[in-house]
Amino acid sequence: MLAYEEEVSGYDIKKWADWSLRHYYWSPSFSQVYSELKRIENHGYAASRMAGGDGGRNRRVYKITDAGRRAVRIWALDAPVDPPMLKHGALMRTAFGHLSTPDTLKAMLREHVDRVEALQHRIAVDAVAAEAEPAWAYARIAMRWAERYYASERELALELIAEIDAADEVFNAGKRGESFPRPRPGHWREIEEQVKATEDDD
Amino acid sequence: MLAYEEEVSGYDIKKWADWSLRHYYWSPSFSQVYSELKRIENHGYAASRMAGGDGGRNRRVYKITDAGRRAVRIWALDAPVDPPMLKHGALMRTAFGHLSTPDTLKAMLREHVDRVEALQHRIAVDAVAAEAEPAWAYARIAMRWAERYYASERELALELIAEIDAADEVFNAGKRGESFPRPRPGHWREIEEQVKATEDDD
DNA sequence: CGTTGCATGTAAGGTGTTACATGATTAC
DNA sequence: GTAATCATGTAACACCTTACATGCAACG
Repeated sequence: MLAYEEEVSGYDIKKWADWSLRHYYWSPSFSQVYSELKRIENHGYAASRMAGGDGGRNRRVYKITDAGRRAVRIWALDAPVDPPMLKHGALMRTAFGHLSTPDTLKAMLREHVDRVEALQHRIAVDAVAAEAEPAWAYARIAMRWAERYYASERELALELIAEIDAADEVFNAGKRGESFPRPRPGHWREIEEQVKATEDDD
Repeated sequence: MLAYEEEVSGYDIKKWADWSLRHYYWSPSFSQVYSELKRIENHGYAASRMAGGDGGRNRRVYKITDAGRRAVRIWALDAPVDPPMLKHGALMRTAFGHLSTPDTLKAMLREHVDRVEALQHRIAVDAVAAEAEPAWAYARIAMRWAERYYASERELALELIAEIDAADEVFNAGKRGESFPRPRPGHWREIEEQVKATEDDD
């Protein structure tokens, strides 16, 4: 973020993250922002000064250094990209749906859909602000990605809701029958064998 | 997982998580599995015993207790669901695309697409094993969700790749013009005002 | 008889949060 | 004047990973 060359404060960075980064990565807490900025400065990647000493607020603003520019270049060009990581609480709850009831599950997923819709609406509005600035061209396509991502998330959740009742019937049919197969130790090997039999590539 | 009523070891749980949970939530490291199981036992939610003492391997298997069943019921029915959290490294890299080059970006995203395709293929194969067991009816719909999620992730990434060049042109056009608007302190307020002007609900 | 998989754990450290503490400025 | 926002930080702790350490069993 400092690589935008602007002098920014910790507060600015947190707001920037809330505005766009949180929709596809994460938004740090204030306390982390402030401690990371200190760490960055100790590494020599940024230099800070107090801005607006008289009249203005007590803001500590950071500016990127040459070493910081070199480091961020290496990050952008050479650093390995971690695979995306998704922690989807609503879906995990669904995966353990047999501990709950179909109605509770569907209500939970409908709430999830509402939240996603709110986020989708929010980023659609925020993305408008990014349209005007050529400097934010890349931030803009990321935000448009997030908008489409929310749309897809919403559709997938709606499909899931429609599948709950059928899953519950299958589950209960299994319980009624006297044999109720459960995960057994060693069944992983069986699955692995099935997988290897199906796979020729990889 | 213990609520499936089967006696399971830490190793079993890790393999179970690798098989399905990791596609929509996360898979813990072995070391965390073992320490969490101890914690769960100390809380009285599970009881362990050594299995296969003579002849077999030294396995510590855990079984859920009544207190554990009560706790997991409360979790399944009443515990608030955290909003899904997505950490998408490839997309963050794209959002800071002006620090890289269009070609580097596109190659990075193509690699991302390859990885997603591999995961999609993998869960499609694994989900087959869940078809047979009525007890896994809910796990199955979660895995099918994940399959569709990967399909959507792939399409979204492909669209992103197609948008890179246009974004780069906009970015460079901004640099050529003498005015290159950057994020300014205080511009968040302006955005908030725009947002409030557009919003009537929320 | 050596590689892979099964199986369990400890120690150290990184990442990130919540709670707490403080105080100035702006808007209504 | 009081509520919201701007603004910065410390302390404690939760969560999770990597590196390390160990040993047995099964497969070819």
